[in-house]
Amino acid sequence: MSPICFEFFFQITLSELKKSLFLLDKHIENMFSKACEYAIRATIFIAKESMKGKRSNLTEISKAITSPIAFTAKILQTLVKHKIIFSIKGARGGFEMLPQTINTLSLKHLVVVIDDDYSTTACIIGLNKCSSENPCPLHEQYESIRTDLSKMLEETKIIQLIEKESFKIGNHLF
Amino acid sequence: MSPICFEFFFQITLSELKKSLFLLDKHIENMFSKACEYAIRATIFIAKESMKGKRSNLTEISKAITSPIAFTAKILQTLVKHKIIFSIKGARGGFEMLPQTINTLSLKHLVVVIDDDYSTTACIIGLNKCSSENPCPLHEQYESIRTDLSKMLEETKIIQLIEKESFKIGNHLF
DNA sequence: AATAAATGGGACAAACTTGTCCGATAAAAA
DNA sequence: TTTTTATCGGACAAGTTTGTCCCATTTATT
Repeated sequence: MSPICFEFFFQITLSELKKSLFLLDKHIENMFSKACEYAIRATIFIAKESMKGKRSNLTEISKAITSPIAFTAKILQTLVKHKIIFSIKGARGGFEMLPQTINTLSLKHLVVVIDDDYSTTACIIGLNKCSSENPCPLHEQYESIRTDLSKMLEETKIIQLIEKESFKIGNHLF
Repeated sequence: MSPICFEFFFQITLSELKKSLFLLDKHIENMFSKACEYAIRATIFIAKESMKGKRSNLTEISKAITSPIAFTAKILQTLVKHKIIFSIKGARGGFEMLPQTINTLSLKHLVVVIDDDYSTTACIIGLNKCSSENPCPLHEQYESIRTDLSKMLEETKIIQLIEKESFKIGNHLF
């Protein structure tokens, strides 16, 4: 990001300015990485359009899901590589998803593809010797939450996510 | 990290080497940042020692909880600033925790202090217009998990974590 | 055939998190 | 009083994630 300059007096980056004005989101609970968030949002969008027989292009997708376009392009490339979606190059090209994939793809699979791995058994405080035989002090409290989360990610398929009423961002539906 | 050199033939960083040898942990579900993990582990350790009337110093702490010593020092400084622990400088110095704090401090409080903020209401796929009135496609599936997690973090006090049997790392107890 | 509209892919840059280093400061012990 | 053992705090370095840019490639349209 280019520095904002005020005539030799001082020079700060945009993010430093935002931070000092309390305009930056601080750290919040991140269940997923940004890349995963965008991947899930994009997949839902593409799946919906595909069900309507429409092909989606990068510009449409990134506008609909409010994500940075070039970064989204990278993520879509990964999804193509893993055959979660497929792409058509050239004019009138774009991305589509097969009904078969929409019906069977789990959230967990999607996340694993983007983040390389996704353990739902890791210790909440990062102890690698932690297990049910040698539980960390937080093990018991976290166990059922972890199980629920893992189950949810494995059992939720894309089809379930697109059957709902459309989510509204401003005027348009997503 | 200093590059590993093999006599002019090639030069890579340690992490690149590890990555190519599949020795690096890939992305796993991170409920907390590393800083938070260390903070929680350190707090549990200091609390336990304090209950035994013992003062803990930085070296002991970082060995016990297997964390990088200088980074841990920074984290402890933050905890001191927020009066979660207190420090004594100089020889025989170290860190201690008041019984009052041990009995009342919640995990949530600890996490908020380290990470500045910790929302347990954020949308799982990062949509800021997401709410129960305008739920995102994943809202329903995630709601109960989020609630359980939030409740757990708020209700769990340090005292509960140190009442359990000690967690074993290798030979010694933590 | 030329042009326009797309995706593909590599290099690079910015921002954030994680981690190190070193000197200042404080207090106990010698 | 000097030395030793600690924390404190600032600067900086490394690593990861997030994001941008640019050009090559592919395909439809004119």
